[in-house]
Amino acid sequence: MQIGEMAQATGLSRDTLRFYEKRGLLRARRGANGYRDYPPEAADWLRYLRTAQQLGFTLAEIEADMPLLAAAGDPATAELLRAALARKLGDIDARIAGLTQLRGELVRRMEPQMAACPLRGGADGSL
Amino acid sequence: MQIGEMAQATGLSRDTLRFYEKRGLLRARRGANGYRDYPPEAADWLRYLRTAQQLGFTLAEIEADMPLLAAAGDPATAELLRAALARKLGDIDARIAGLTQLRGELVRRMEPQMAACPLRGGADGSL
DNA sequence: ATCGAGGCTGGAGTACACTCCATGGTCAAG
DNA sequence: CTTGACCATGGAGTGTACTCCAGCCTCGAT
Repeated sequence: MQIGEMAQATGLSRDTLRFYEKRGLLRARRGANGYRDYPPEAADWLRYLRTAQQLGFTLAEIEADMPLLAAAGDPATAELLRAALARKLGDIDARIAGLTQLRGELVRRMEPQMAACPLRGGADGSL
Repeated sequence: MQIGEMAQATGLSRDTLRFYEKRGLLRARRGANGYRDYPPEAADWLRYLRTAQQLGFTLAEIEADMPLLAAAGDPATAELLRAALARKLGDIDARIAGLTQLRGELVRRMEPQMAACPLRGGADGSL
């Protein structure tokens, strides 16, 4: 699978794919002509990457977990992987909890007693 | 409350507060000497802002909801506010759903049958 | 043989969200 | 009335994550 197809398949730009490779987030075999050749699983990885990223994880955070994810199946690193995923789950749960709290805060502000809204500034309407 | 105290109270830097003001995310009265003077509610607003931001909302997104949040209590805009908050809740719920899905995906990968992990590349270990 | 679509590289540019700095004004304490 | 902590401004610099571009190569079709 070469870069244009992969871009098509994932909705990312060719430049983004090359950028991810430069960053070390993505690897590709090269053909004799120097063209990148992606294995089909790379699309799954890219989808995972984008999901995580859209949910607020930075490329650096995603990259940190990558070697472990890539080593899946190797019994020697199974425990490390387990621990890393546990950490990631902790992150995700914390994020969900934060969002839930933010949600609650907004719901409270939607209630009729808005006069008590702490965002309301002085009489001048200033924040 | 002047800028240093507010920085202290919120854990933000003076520069960040000035930056938010320049961006229109924060307003402050000015004393005769030109010094900023924040009402105590500004700290609540800033905490809200940081929470939303840490959870993945951009300053632009936060800014978009601000006039409505600031107008709370005004019956004329109550419906608009309600609608805006409903949209924001939708965003938050979508984000929570996304995180929940990501969580599920990671949990699946933690299970013993890691050989099926789609992140695992070819025999060369490439992604 | 040549044409266009698509590939390659390196490097510059952009948007966002700060962060730092130079220069200068304000104020309370000694 | 000077000193030091704090405030002001404008502008430059940083890190992240792209995005665009120039210049060149490769491939399949005509």
